[in-house]
This record gives sequence, structure tokens and C-alpha cells, in this order.
Amino acid sequence: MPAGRPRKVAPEEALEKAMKLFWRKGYDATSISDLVEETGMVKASLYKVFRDKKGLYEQALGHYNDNLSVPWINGLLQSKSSVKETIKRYLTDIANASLNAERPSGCFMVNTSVECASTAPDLGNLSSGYHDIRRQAFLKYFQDAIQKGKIEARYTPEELAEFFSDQTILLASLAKAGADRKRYDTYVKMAMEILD
Amino acid sequence: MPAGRPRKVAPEEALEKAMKLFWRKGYDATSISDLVEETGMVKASLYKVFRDKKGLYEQALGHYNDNLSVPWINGLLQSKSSVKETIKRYLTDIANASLNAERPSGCFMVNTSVECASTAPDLGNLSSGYHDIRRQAFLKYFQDAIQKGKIEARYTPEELAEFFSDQTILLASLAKAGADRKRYDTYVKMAMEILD
DNA sequence: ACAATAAAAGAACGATCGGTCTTTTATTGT
DNA sequence: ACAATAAAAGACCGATCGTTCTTTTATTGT
Repeated sequence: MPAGRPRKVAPEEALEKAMKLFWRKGYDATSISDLVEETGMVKASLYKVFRDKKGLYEQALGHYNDNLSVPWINGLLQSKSSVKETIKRYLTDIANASLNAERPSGCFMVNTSVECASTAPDLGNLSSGYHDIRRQAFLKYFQDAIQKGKIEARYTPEELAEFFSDQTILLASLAKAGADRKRYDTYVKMAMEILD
Repeated sequence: MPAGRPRKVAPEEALEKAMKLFWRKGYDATSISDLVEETGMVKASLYKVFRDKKGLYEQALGHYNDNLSVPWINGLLQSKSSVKETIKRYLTDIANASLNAERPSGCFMVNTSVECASTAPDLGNLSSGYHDIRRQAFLKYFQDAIQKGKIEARYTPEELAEFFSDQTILLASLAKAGADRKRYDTYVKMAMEILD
């Protein structure tokens, strides 16, 4: 342990809580005071550790990608089920998460793209990069599936990756637009038709 | 003309300009000063005419619905082309609009849902209502199309309305997530498959 | 015990926020 | 000409914004 007064809150914990707050409220509507209250970390330390509000947001978004988005997709990639079952699971998992009132609604990456694309282009671009990572994971999955003959190649892997990766954006936004379980079920059923 | 000093800016013009600014920048990131500068209307008059910031936003969103969303869908309803052509036109029109750098990106209603659903629930609910109007228009269209035998009824009108109305949300968000023309084309081609 | 270290605690910064109020100016009806 | 009207013009409000600074306190190494 280094010299000096010990931290009240570990940076990792603070980042986790900041992520959830930004995810729920967005960039502009979340104030530094909100973040101090939520994380329990004192204001000066927030600036010391995370540089400034934008720095904290960037790290929160990276934390979301590393701890939620990427593991989620890796779960997909490693599934031993059929392609249809795997993709359907992915879509319904998003639906379930979106309808879970405990969680912040939507996807942090989508929220960022929509809110920040015009007003904070660097945050928008950062988010676009994470969208690309998700699409690349889908691409890898479909390339493998087609190569192994698990699905017939009616579309290229690139097309399938584009389509299903993009469904993440839609499903994440649906709850915010007022959709309930029934509307989610209808939508997922129809989107799955692309694999029939 | 009533007594008193005449308006520098007509309320209708101010509303139009306020709408575009809110649409582009969002609720929180748009300040009253921004609105004064953009509309040319003095601050006191903005408050006199539109009550407050939220009142102006509500009216701007209504203006968007009445002047952009509803006419757009009415154009759809009155199309004499085939269902597939009509729907494809609707989707590609959104893609074109989204890729047009002149326009604010995305759909004002979607932006509102995503930004405000958690932090300003009344604005979120207002937006949900307009989403419902759009879905109802699609419902009417597909009910009519199926009744007249213009498409085979593989899905109920409700399901088709849900699916294609929801594509609006996705397509509007795609540009914000960094999509280019090619990705739009791929996506639209695949979404159209639901009508094959 | 004591210097060095580093975070907590919280005061303080100028800028801007949404919103109101007073004063001036332009118009209409008489 | 002149009272009535209503918007323009802009000063002004307290609160809050993001950010920095100083002071106090808790810890480590000697």
C-alpha cells in the first residue's frame, strides 16, 4: 500500500457507479454533483482520477464495452446451440434486459450515439467504434457458421452481421419508445425470419 | 392587426427554428440563449409565447409530428405503387434523409425518447404517443392492403405495422451510430425480406 | 517521533443555467 | 395629439454548472 491517506472509494467501484448513472441519465443531464453523490468519491478525487467529466464518461463507456457488451457477445460466440437458437437467445436477452426495471434502460452505446453524435462528436465517434466491435463479433460468428455449413448462405456474413448487430440498436431503443413485452415478442419473431 | 409593437419574429417561424435546434442538439444541450440566438425572438417573448423551455420543447415536438412525421406517413398511405415498392420507398427515404448532412440527423421523436425517457418522463410519454400515431398509420395501411389482397397475409396487419414502424427507430439511429450509405442499403434490402 | 505523501473536506472560481422584471419603443384606436 | 397596448431590449435573479484551490487528516517509511 502506498503512502498517504487511503481512498474512501476504489476507482473501480466509482467507475462502475458512474457508468450506471451516465447510462441512465445521459451525459448532459448528469452533473458532477450527481456523480459525487452516487460514487461516494470526493470531487477533487474524481478529477484527479478521471481527469474531467468527459474523461470519466469516456472511461465509463469503455467500462461498459469491456464488462457488458463484449462479454455478452462472447457468450454468443461460444454458444453450442444452433444459429437460430443462439441469435434468438441474443435478441430475447436484450428484450428481457430492456424490460427489466432494475437496469438503466437502453444500451449505453446507443444512448451515447443518439445524444452525443451532434453535440460531442468525439464521444459519438468513440461510441461508433464500440458499435463496430460488436458488428465485428457478429461477423466472426456468421463467417464461422457459414463455413461450417450450420446455415445456408442466403446472405453474406457481412450482411447478416450488419442486420443482427443493428437489431441491438432497435431493441435497446424500443423500451424507451414505450414498448411492452408483447411488442418485443412480435418484433423478435419477425426479425428472426431473416434466418429462415 | 392588434395594437402594440409588432413582433420581430412570428411565433410560427420561431417554433420552426426552435424545433430544428432541439432536434439537432437535444433538450439539455440546448440553452435558452441558443434558442434566442437561433429564433431571433427575444427571451421575454419566448417565455410569453411558449411558457417555458419544456413548453417550447413540447410544442416543437408537436410541430415535428404535425409537419414532418404525419405528412410523411400520409404520403405513404396514399401511394398507388405496390406494397413492396411503397415500403421500400419509405425506408430508403429515411435512409436518404438520415444521410443528408443538411438535416439534423435522426428522428426528433426517437431522439426525445432516448434522451428523455428516464430524465423527463412526461417528454418521453409525449414522444411515445407520437410513435403510436405512426404505428397506427402503418396499421391502417396494412389492414387496407391485406383486405384488398395486395399482399398475402403471412403476418397480421398489427405485426407488419409494428415491424415497419419500428424500422423508423433503427434507421433514424443508424447514422448517429456511424453508418454510411452502403450499410443503409444492406440493411434496407434485408428488412424488406419480411414482405417476400 | 517525524518528514513525506496523498486523499478527504470543502471553500471558492467565473460562467452559464432557466426564468423574471423594468424600461424603452413601436404600433393602434380615438 | 394622445392614451392604451404589447413587444423589444436588456438588466437582473438565485441556482447550478464544471473546475480548481487550500486546508485538514490519515497513512507510510524512516
